[in-house]
Amino acid sequence: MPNINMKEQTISKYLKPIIRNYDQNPNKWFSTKFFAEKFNVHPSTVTEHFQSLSMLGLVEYKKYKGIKLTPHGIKQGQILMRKHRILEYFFSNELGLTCEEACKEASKIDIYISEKIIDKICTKLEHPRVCPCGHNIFHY
Amino acid sequence: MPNINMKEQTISKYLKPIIRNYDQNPNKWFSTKFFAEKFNVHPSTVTEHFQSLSMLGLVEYKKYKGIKLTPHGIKQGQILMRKHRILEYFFSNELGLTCEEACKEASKIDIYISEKIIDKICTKLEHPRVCPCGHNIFHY
DNA sequence: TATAAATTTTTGGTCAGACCAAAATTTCCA
DNA sequence: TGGAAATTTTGGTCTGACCAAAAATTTATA
Repeated sequence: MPNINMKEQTISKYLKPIIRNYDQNPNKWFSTKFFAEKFNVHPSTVTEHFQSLSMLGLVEYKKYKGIKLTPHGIKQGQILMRKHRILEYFFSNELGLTCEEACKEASKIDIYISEKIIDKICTKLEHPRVCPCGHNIFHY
Repeated sequence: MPNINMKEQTISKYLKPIIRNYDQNPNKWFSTKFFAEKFNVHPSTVTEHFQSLSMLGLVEYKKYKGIKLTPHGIKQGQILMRKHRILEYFFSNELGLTCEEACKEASKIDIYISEKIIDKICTKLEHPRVCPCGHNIFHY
């Protein structure tokens, strides 16, 4: 049964892959199967999460079709992805990690770090425009 | 019943207050009551956690007396506290946060960030010896 | 275009791990 | 040394992620 109390970790797991290439494909619907395979869980689990994400106003959910970010979901996804990419930039350009390492390390903390810290780092690094792997970094 | 599978978050909750002033008081025993009041949970919950921490080899647990860190617990605590203080230093000295803010922000990510990143930041900051609140930063 | 295959949803569960409450035990100290 | 305070034991609850089978829907194909 769908639960309004999803963990931040679980929410982010869904938001990230959707927002990652959002620029390229803003109108794509994501299927149950897609996430079930990606996360190696049963489809019924994904359906539940879809319903929860929808109740949180983060996605539009159409039965048998899948999910798509709402404006609120886009916003939350962008905030998250910005954190991730600023961290990636910092880890690779300032601390000397490889792209891949930087991404892995960023993933460990991006959902926990505050926007305030990210903004300060961003300013200190003079507002980089792309992360080391070449993806855009959003600036509001 | 005690559970060997404690969450990292729960472990850290106990390790932190003990290691925080470890230098001043290395032989102190910490009581059930102390943590029950600190975390606002029932004493029976704390007893359970004491047993779990003990099974993990992080503390010595004496019934009706309390807990005390083992060498392994000290090591883990120091690793955690080093992460915390390096982050505090970075947030206050490089990003301009107040001591208090720096501590709060560090607490959000210190248990998730890797030692590798902390070591890199530490090198970049030229191995600071004390955090902004004046506590020692361990170097191994 | 009917029907078989693939996908998704519904329903009714399990399980981990933090937590609680009452009763039993132990310790402390007046 | 006996009662109060602290702790432990025992037997629970609850949340949130997850599963499995059956029902419903969509898609593909003959």
